[in-house]
Amino acid sequence: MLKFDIEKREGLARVGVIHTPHGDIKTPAFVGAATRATVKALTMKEMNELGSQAILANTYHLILRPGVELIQEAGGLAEFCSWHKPTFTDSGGFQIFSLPDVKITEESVKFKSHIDGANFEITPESSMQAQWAIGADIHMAFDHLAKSEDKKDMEEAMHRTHRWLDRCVEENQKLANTAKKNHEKEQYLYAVVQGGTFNDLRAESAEYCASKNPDGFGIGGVFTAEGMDVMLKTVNSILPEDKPRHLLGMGQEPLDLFIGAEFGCDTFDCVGPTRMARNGSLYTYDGRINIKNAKYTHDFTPLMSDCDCECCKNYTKAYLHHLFKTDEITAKVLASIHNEHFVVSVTDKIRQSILDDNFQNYKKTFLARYYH
RNA sequence: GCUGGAGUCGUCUAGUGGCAAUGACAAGAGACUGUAAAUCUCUCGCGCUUCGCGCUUCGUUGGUUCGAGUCCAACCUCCAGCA
Repeated sequence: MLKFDIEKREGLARVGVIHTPHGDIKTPAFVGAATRATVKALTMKEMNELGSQAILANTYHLILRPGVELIQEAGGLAEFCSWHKPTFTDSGGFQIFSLPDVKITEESVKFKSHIDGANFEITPESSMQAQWAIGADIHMAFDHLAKSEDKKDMEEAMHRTHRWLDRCVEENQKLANTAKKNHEKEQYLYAVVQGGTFNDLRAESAEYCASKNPDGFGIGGVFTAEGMDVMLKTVNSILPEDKPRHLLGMGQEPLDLFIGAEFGCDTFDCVGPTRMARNGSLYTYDGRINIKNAKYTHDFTPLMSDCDCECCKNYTKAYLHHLFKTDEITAKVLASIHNEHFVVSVTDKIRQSILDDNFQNYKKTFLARYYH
């Protein structure tokens, strides 16, 4: 069983430590999105230096390329990409939702590779097997997102997610038993709570997921912070306190992190910070700015004067502006360092503020300035 | 000086009688939440009461025509070849 120590509680919010075979994660924590076993534009050294504690890769993408066998051959995800800290994998379930031309049946999901059109099929069992081969510390159950916001669709998707969870749990147990027999390191399974914006469905899903006694929980199908507080309150009041909860895909907006932490989530992952960095949208305490805007041409001040990331300590906005306008690779590197550092450090500060009994004050001050 | 070719938005370019005029780049702005994203969208002659209207534009000046970036003439500039 995955070890999770809670140091402090404040309402639903908590500060804790997740102990994985690859080290500890002090929570709340922002997990870097490393979909294809890399955080786009960043080296693992840079990820380390900006303070990242963990990364999350995607099973779907790794099945397509390079194939999970290759990662297994490399000695697992951490060895393969040289990230010697905790790792997560997402199940590939999200791609059911996000890719076109996907055929979903009770048994499996069939799709064509977006790369070469080759036919693929994922089942809950094969997702578990793939994740064990990839070898991340924490796996997500193979879930199903609804095709619309319609309650009927939500309910159907949720129930399928639950049935698939049964299969994931069973398959995971087999794989865990085999690993134990072979004296291989442990890997852990998070069940994924669905139910969309319907709190009765969320409650039902949380109860079902909790009843399966997984190592932790993913909360999926969330796309905006609107209504997230109520939803998380519902879900996290039901989920067992002593297990970690990961809010899947949220964290592009600082508000997501504050709401998520306040209402009991321990880890977050989001592609937003690095994607926006590559597109020139950079975080500051006063909101996001587009560094490509002409007004930064002659701005020889750092992006943030009170940021200790490599980008802000060494470079000016004028320089970043120039790098973006000339489409230099370094533009994306520096911007990604900054944005990733921003969300990682904000989450770290949220952690500290809870420890200091200062969360509400920190939240109020931060959000008032950021969303002025 | 002669012969041939060319002059269209900041740049390169499409255009062979119905055109404020194609595409790309540049420029200006916006979007992005478990990454088919180093992506995508919008604006880009000027002015307005901006799902429209008016004005001025394709080297210059004239001409033919209901209508000219497109046809004709002269001139200017550039390129190539010959002197």
